[in-house]
Amino acid sequence: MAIYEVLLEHYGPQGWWPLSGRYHPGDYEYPKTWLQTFEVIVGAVLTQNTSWTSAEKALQNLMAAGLLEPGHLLAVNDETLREAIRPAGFFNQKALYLKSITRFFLDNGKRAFSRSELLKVKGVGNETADSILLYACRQPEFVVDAYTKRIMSGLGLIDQGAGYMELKGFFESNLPRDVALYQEFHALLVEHAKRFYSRKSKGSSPGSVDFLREVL
DNA sequence: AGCCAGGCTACCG
DNA sequence: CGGTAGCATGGC
Repeated sequence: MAIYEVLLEHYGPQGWWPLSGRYHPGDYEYPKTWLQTFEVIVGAVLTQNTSWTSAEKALQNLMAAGLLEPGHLLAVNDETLREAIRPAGFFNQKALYLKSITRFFLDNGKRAFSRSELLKVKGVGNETADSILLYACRQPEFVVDAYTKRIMSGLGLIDQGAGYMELKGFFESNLPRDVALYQEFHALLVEHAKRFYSRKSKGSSPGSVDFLREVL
């Protein structure tokens, strides 16, 4: 919680997950419609190992083509889908992944589905599953990504060889089980990592000491 | 000119 | 069952 409070103090609410290119800081009521839920899911796949700006271009293409609707995305031919999402990279894989998660969403999107069910969907691994559950379904699942691991091992709070579930468990066992908190914390970790743990400054250059270090 | 980005799958030993 | 090559475009 100390880490969370310091990050929130420095950066303020991040407004994740962005919808239609817009963040909504301090408002944890999204998604508000079935289509917005679907947009989060599509974005979660598109941003796999890809910057959000690239994923967003793909999202814009999909929106312009009327494909941010499950039935339409599922019905469109693969070549059209591939071209729309090209800016997000790995477009051959992601086109298949999008169709598989969309089929799942059409079949199960009206009920509450579980983490283990999501993990059976082609193209959905640990982080994508948790992103979908936390930001699309508002279930309290802490999201871990490469940034999270870099920060936590950099601060010496977790072993470098720690796996996904170990990191996830570390957060969930030390925080109140709260959706808004999980959403904000993950977004703040990403923002912080972009500034202190990117290739420009790996957290060890003289002028860029991670201020979290001072707090702990 | 490389390295990296809000990972995942399939295959290797 | 842990480790890793392959997937691909765009930004810096």
